[in-house]
Amino acid sequence: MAYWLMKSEPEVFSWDDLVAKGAQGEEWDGVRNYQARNNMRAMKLGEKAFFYHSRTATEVVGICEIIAEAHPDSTTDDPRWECVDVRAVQPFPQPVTLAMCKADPRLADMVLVNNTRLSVQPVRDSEWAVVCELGGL
DNA sequence: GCCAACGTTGGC
DNA sequence: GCCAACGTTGGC
Repeated sequence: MAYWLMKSEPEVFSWDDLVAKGAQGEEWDGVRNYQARNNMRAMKLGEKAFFYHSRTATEVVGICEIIAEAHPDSTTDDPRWECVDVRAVQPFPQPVTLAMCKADPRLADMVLVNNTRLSVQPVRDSEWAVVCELGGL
């Protein structure tokens, strides 16, 4: 079971927007980056991902679940781009900010800290546990 | 809003 | 295949 982290600008699509979609979830479309796409292709049904607010909030706000594996992105005719569907599972009692991640030596190798521009990224098991702890879960 | 980092494109 | 130009992302 792999863990992931997915970024979204809250002005475009926020955690609250995903929560509002309920059990049907939402397509994680719009990714136009090969690395990010490859990560989505590797996602399996039922795997969990952190939902991260980029740019204005820069914090992990909740946990979502993969409810559909990679399929063509409905927002483009370009067959290169695929996306998965996700639904909100659980918000963090306390959001985990980027600053908190940078400050914790256990997260020094986290992709979020080292490759800021990758919007869909893998999270190691140990990192998943640390972020959950920091978030009060 | 600015700018650095990174990815992609296209001319050669 | 190289590399300059350009576009986009995301932290600040």
